[in-house]
Amino acid sequence: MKILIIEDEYKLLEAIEQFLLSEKFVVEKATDYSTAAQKALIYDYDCILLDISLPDGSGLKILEEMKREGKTGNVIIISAKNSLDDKVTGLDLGADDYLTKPFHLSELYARIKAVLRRKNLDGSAVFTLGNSTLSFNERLLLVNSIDLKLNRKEFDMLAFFVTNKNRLVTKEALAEHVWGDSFDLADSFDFVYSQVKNLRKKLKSSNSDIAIENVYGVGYKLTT
Amino acid sequence: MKILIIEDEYKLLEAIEQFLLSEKFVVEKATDYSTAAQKALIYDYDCILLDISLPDGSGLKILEEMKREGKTGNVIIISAKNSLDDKVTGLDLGADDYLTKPFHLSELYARIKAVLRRKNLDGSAVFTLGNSTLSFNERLLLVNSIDLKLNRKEFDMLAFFVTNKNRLVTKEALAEHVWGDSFDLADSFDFVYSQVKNLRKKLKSSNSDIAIENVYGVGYKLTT
DNA sequence: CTTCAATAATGAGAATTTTCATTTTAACAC
DNA sequence: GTGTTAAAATGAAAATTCTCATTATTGAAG
Repeated sequence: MKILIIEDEYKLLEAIEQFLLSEKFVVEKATDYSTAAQKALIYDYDCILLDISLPDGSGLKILEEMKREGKTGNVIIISAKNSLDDKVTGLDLGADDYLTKPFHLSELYARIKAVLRRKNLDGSAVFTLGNSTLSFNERLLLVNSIDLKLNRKEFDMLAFFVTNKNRLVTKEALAEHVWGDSFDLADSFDFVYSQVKNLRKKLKSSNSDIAIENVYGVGYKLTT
Repeated sequence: MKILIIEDEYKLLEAIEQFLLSEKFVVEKATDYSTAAQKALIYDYDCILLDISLPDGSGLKILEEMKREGKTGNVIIISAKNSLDDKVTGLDLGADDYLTKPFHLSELYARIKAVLRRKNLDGSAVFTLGNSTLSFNERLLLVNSIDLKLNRKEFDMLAFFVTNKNRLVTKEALAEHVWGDSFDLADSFDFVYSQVKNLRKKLKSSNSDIAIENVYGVGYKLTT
């Protein structure tokens, strides 16, 4: 699940990011109009948190552009209590939900879940592609009903690819997510290459329909 | 850093817990008076978040008892906006800070940091005990200035013991923290025993002043 | 179509981590 | 004290993970 946060208030941005990361979302941030517009319009997110009460009012502009491109339905507006009542305007422009500052992160979480549920991206602890099924709860990959016996890192990587299917997964994001604290940006990515190799070997030798493509210079992608 | 949250509102409790866990605190929770009073009075926490506006008003009672026992100075009061103004009462009873609902978690974070700073427990990325120094940033343990070359799991475990020094660390908490997602409560703890053994071997053979004691039936403890 | 440099894949060996069978220790009842 | 049971420690083997040297591939430039 990938979420874009558009928010200029640094501390709030950080708080939301921390929280969403702890909930295992993939998070991108934008603090200014041009970055935000670019990301929101070019890339696909499962959910976009948009602060429309940016100093220069550009939040609404982004929403307008998104509506023009038909890219709405997964936007949750964040608005300061003391701003004028853009609630109607916002929802009119295709926003999915509306949240007034300040709010509890649990509140935000519930709204995000609702958006994802509407997109049918929620909850399912199982992912299936052709002959292959990944069960997150059992930490199992079945290909033609046979347990591939992925080991820890292989499973963690595949799970990350699956939750980001059809999306570019950078090597950094992968390492960060699977190796966590002990991953050092100064390191080479040899350990990633090595694990990707092993995972692919298992996928291939079992004729799984899952395949992990390389994106030169950046990372990997799992296409459905 | 160990934090106790006393809060009866489930969603808020969850949100705070998630956030603090993501910040690598060790979290305990209490939702009712007796649990809360017991924990707050018996155990030591670096910081206690106390919702005094509990339905039966028992929050203030806990604070009173804590003052009587001299266990204050690390309590942050959380209070609903619409509750009567217990701010004065609360601070009078020895609370360290006061936060009005709703608040941003970043706000809470800042207050917690302030409490820890006052207790001089903050920030230090280094821990020293006798001849042994653990650097969290470098992921290094130096004994008499010699790098013990702990490997990943050994370091993660020791770091967890150190941030919980003089406190009981249950096997479950240890496994949860060091092995994370891939740890299954149904598993035996053989892997923990094995890693503890290796860590101890390195500590002992280097004559480190750090030692990890076993607490029969429960877990381990690092005593300073 | 070459050449070049950077990125990625690969195989093999090294190191780490986990598992397992066995031994030791701790708590408790007698 | 002895006996009993569960928990923990231990050593060695098995499995996983990481490192490293080598080879292959990619994209860009000439």
